[in-house]
Amino acid sequence: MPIELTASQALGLWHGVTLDQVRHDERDLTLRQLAILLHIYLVPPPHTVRGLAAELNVTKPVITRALDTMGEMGLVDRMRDERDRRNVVIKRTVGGALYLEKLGDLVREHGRRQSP
Amino acid sequence: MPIELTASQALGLWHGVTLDQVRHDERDLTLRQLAILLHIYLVPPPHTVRGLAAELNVTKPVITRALDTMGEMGLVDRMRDERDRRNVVIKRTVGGALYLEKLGDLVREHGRRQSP
DNA sequence: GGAAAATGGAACGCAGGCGTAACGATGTTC
DNA sequence: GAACATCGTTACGCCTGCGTTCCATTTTCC
Repeated sequence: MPIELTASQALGLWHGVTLDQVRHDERDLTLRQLAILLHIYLVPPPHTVRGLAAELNVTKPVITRALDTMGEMGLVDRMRDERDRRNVVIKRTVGGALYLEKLGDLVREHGRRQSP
Repeated sequence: MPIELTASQALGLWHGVTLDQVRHDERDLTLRQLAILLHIYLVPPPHTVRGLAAELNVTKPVITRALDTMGEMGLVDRMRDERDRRNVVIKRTVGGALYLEKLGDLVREHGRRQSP
């Protein structure tokens, strides 16, 4: 069932979540980094650097650097593909799942606060 | 009436909108810049640099620079407060309203695409 | 009127993301 | 097996946002 939002609800939702994110903001992900993270966790694997770059319409180094940064944060992991060793498969981590779980909760919480 | 979202819907919504934003990405606002913009347009005026800084839990120069950047983009305007000339009042613009209108549409569109 | 406080902005050096262009490693083709 | 293609990464110079600190202007308070 689709979610019907008024214009005011849509922006109010975005406002609330963004505000919370900025206020507490431990990790401070770029919009691109967040998009990559969400893509990795919500779209069925496998994910490769080239695939993500094409999917998000960005250059390859953008993906590499985002994986570097988020890898250090423990949000994501990388492994060489043993079947074609040119490829790198991007792996999910417990930390990443937790991060997105919190984000999801934040969205739901602010959704509940909206009035029509 | 509150909006009830499942965890999957919440993240799916965020994913879709973020992805669209990254893919087309004309202006490429920082998360902080977006939070400031939304705050200016959704919370009743007047807005001052100091007030916004306190509200978002960031330092003053962050607000000043964000207003510089978004001012050049035509999303926001600044005027000296004539009653207390130390203050600067932040003004909305047609460009900013249009930008947020599009963002709202994007959110609503992706909301409609979610399944429970 | 003069000291103190408040406001927004500028200056500084720093950190990190950006796109382009290369590179090494691996796989494919003939 | 030699040439070519593909993949992820690195190197480079650039740009922009960051926090701290300081400053000029304006207001408030005795």
